[in-house]
Amino acid sequence: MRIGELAERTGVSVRALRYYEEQGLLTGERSQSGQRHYPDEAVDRVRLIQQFYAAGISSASILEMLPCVVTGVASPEVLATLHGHRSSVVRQIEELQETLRQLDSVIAGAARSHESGVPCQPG
Amino acid sequence: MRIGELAERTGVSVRALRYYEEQGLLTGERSQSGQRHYPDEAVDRVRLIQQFYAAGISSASILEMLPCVVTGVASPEVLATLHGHRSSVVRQIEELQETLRQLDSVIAGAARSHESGVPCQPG
DNA sequence: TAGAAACCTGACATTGACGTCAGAGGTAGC
DNA sequence: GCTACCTCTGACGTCAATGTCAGGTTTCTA
Repeated sequence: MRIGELAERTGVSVRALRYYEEQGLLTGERSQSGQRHYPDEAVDRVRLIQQFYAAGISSASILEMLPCVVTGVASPEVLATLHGHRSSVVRQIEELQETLRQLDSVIAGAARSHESGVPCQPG
Repeated sequence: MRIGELAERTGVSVRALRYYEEQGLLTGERSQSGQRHYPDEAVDRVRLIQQFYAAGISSASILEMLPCVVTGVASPEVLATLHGHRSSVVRQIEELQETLRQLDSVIAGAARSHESGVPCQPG
């Protein structure tokens, strides 16, 4: 498929896909005229990249990890990187769970204030 | 306490604290000479701000929510904002958990490749 | 009462993942 | 072959949370 279709199927912009290529994260075949052509697996690749980005992992780190994701083998350095990101993800989950508790407590309090008819943000 | 101590106690830079004030998130008393002085509770406030930032919530949204966090009461609009961020946090947690599974599977694969003596990233 | 250390304002710099635009060429339906 | 749409490269713009620097004032310590 061409870049527009890949963009549509992944929900990622064309610009972003070109950026991924620029970062070495997504390599596509080129037609004689220079247009990019991707296999179906590119969809999963793009989703994986997005997932890593969402975890706060940089392009450089993703680039380091990608071959291992594909081949299943990793050097000690890459393994250390993987473990580092794992810890980071675990920490982020814990922090977000704490944030969730905070939000829930605020929401509960606000709900109570509504039950008791207390107004808010006057003016 | 003055801004330097608050920075030290929260692990946040002085520059960041001034930025929070600029955004209306952190209001401190001023001494006659213009220096900021904060009460002890400012530490919690800063930690809360950081927690919200870590959840991808913008300064503007935090500013909208803060009075409700403090007073416990919220307008319908703010309540909607709170629910919106709650959903977002839940989604982020789910995504991170999926990312964690991915990382674990890659790590497991890499570990297996090491057991079997397969090299990686030659050169 | 020095001098160091902390603080002030203001302003420009940075970073990363894109958005957006210009100008040119490719592709597909009729 | 026309036309509409897609794609290309290259380059500058954006946004948000800071970093950093300059030039000046305040506070602490010896």
